[in-house]
Amino acid sequence: MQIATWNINSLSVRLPQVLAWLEANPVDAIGLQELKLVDEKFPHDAFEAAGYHAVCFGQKTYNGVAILSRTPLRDVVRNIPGHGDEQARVIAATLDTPEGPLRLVNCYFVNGQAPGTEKFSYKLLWLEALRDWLRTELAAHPRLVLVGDFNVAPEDRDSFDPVGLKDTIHHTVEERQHFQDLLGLGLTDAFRLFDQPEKSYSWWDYRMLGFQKNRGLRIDHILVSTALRPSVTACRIDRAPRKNPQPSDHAPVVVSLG
DNA sequence: ATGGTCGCCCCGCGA
Repeated sequence: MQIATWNINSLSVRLPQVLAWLEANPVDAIGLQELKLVDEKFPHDAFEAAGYHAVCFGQKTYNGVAILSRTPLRDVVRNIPGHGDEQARVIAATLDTPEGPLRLVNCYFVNGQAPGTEKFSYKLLWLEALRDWLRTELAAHPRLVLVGDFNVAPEDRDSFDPVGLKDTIHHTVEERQHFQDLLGLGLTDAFRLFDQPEKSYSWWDYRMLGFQKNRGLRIDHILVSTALRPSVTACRIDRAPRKNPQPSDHAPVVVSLG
């Protein structure tokens, strides 16, 4: 089976591109981030017509996440339990596979703007809360996949300019330590299980011809639990949609599970 | 010479 993640930067604008991508890439499930719309405006009918069940957690103007799945979704959780948050950043659900239940956690991690700002402090607190919740979530659901826009470039090779951007947002020691903490829970970065092209990125700034110059970051990730790791057969970033007219600034990432 | 990001929803903010 295949599971994907894609920050689409407004579902209203990007719906036709999401539907076209799903038609060309009929993944079993996908986590979407930055819907930028309220639940009342979520296009359930369009996704149902495309063959997907959907659960969403929307918000006006900012944030918003959803999971689409070929098979029904159950035990839906919205945001981190016990962590008061006005921003809609997390949705988790269980889907049933022939191999057993699979827990899919889809997150739009906090951006954090810049070290030293209030937004950065909020990012670190959010990352702590996520880590603590995921520890219990993993104990309850051994077959777990964590997907999303992590807003962290885990290593220097995940940035087009690790020297010039050292200690700036997405690159700080604190953010990278939090990424390592997630791995420490028993999660594996599926992308790095395989040989990948150099300078593989999942996000490119709209400004200054970022994509054309491949000035990007790898900040969209798929992490798999220890139980799932042996079944991972591939993981790739699909740059194609970034070449579309009116693209999202992020590309989808896809993992294949045997 | 001008404009050189996008999406939100109305204007400057967040990414």
